[in-house]
Amino acid sequence: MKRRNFARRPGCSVEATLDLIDGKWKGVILYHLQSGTQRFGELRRRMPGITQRMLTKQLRALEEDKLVIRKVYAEVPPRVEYCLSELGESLKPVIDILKAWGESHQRLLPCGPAPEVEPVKRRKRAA
Amino acid sequence: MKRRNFARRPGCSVEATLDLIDGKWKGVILYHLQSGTQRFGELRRRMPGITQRMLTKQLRALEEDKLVIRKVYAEVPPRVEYCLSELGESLKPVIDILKAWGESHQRLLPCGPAPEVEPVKRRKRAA
DNA sequence: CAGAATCCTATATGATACTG
DNA sequence: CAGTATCATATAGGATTCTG
Repeated sequence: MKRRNFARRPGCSVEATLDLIDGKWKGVILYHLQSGTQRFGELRRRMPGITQRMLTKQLRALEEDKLVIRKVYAEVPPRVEYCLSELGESLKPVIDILKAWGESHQRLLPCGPAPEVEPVKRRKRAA
Repeated sequence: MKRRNFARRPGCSVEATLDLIDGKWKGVILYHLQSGTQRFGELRRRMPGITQRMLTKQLRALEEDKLVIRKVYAEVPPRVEYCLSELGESLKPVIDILKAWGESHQRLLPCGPAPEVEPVKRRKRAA
């Protein structure tokens, strides 16, 4: 979901907030960052299923939205740490309630055991 | 965002809940339905910007997720009413907090005054 | 380690026209 | 009125490979 302009109407605020945390990963990233500052690799390990590319992309988006702060250390090997900004922290109640609702309705949700999906067949370009 | 299988991990609940209300419109629709049962046209008028097609699609998705109930009256002209299910009502605190957060951070959000976007130029197929 | 680059597919979202 | 049907585009999301 790309950045949108929100008109001043009722419901706008809902849309605006949702815009910050939607997509498949942003909410989950924010949730994990509530445990404190974490390195790229740590975050990644906590989110099996996400690809490196998506984690990078989403983190950059969150950074641009001022929800997350990215700190790069000039070391070898590289170290990059992510943490919530103050604005990001302010979303805690929101994330918490998303989590709470999800938990209390888990039986009703498709939170199945198996991500049993066939890997997408990619057509190999003619070599 | 298509229906996903959620693995049983922390953060799963966040993802699962988000999955029900994400996209550009679902949260807003749920918000508007909190005012009570509404006809298709009413909803549409409350959401300038949404197309008929999207409103239909999102409503059907919400219906499938058991958040919204659709009632069709056998009348002419047709009358279709939408209202929140019990499960949908249970999302009220979630929607409310999304709205509240959005409002209290409105200054920081791109909630600009003008949806000043050029209509997409469509290439007319050769007549 | 933390990514960037490249390629690819599937969905979301829209505009527009048509209809029971 | 409350949709369908069609067509078009943009973005989300992912697989894989390469690199400072």
